[in-house]
Amino acid sequence: MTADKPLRADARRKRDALLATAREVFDAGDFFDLRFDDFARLAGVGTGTLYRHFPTREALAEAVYHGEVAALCDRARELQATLPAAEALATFLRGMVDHIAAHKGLARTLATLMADHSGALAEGSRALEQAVTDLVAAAVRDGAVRDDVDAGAVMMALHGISAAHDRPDWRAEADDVITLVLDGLRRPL
Amino acid sequence: MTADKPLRADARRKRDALLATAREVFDAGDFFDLRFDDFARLAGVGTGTLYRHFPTREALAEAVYHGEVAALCDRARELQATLPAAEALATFLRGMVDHIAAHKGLARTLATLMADHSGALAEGSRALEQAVTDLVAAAVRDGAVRDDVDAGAVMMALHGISAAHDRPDWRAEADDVITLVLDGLRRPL
DNA sequence: CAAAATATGGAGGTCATCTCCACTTGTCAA
DNA sequence: TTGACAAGTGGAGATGACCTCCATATTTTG
Repeated sequence: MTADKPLRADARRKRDALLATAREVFDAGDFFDLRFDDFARLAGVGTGTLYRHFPTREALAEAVYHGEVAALCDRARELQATLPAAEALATFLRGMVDHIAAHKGLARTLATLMADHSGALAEGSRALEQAVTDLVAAAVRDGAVRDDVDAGAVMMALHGISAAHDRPDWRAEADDVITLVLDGLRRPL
Repeated sequence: MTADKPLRADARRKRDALLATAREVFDAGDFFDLRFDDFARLAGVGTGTLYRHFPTREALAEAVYHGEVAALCDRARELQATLPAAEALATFLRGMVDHIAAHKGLARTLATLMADHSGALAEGSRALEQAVTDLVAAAVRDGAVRDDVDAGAVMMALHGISAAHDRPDWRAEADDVITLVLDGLRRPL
């Protein structure tokens, strides 16, 4: 699938420049106010080069998203190794909210692109979903969490949190959603 | 706010044609594959007329969304009048999922537009949010639901459900989210 | 019925997107 | 090192979607 061909030195440099700039612009939330051509120039790259590396805005977002997801997955594994399952899950979900809060612009940009062209990012989040699924499964094994609800539901709730980025009282509501999910996950009675 | 000026007869006719066509196209999910000009022609209307009535795609979506929201709010009021609060809330949320399931294309289109230009539809959903808030408040008064969680969290969860429209196992997961929310809403212990 | 007000439609200007290719840069074998 | 081939670059310009503008048509009013 990912038949990584060895990239030439300058190509790699340009590519990295593009990704770094993308990260900044995403985070600042300016991505959609920017002509794609201008974005290229901003990264110090010609239009053609931009298009060679990332044929669409979505492709660019996907690449940035990959880094995000990888970091989150590492964190999930780390938590799972060091905490009781239920606590690991709770900590991870709370941490997700922190993470999104700290990168609102990025979350906003990714959510927008995901909505448009959802297939593209869906593949990228497969890994994240796996991590959540593992956390939930471990908690189920511990008996701390009901087994009649799919981990996909948790993904959906997270999706809602990051998609609703512009609600005035976002932070408090996001925390509440996590509370509801965690309390709801405890087996009834 | 809505200083409705009396619309001329033919104007109203064209406007209705546009809305009807929009509804169809939204529901079919073809909205973004269509040039806006072509959409006008599809509705039997000139480009200029389309732009007069709906200056942007979002404006059009908002108008369609209004109808949706109105219907849902009516339903909420009806449930609230005829069922115990907790049951009304549960029935409404389950009904929401049914409704979205029955109009996937519409939900998808609205979610995409909402992500892009969220302010536009946020105003439209104010009414829906009020309805949900009322349902939750009534259930709180009954003592059936905890009072330390904002109704906004429920909106967020709903948002997640409709934003995650393309998950392969959407229906089951959406039901699970509702289950988690409802169980989570019961006061802890 | 005439005139004033209101609305229509589509030709054409404007501007972001993306392609294409003459040129530059990197790699590698001798 | 050097030359020659491969890999990559950049930006001018074609393309096509979006939206404006206004001469014309329809409705309403006096």
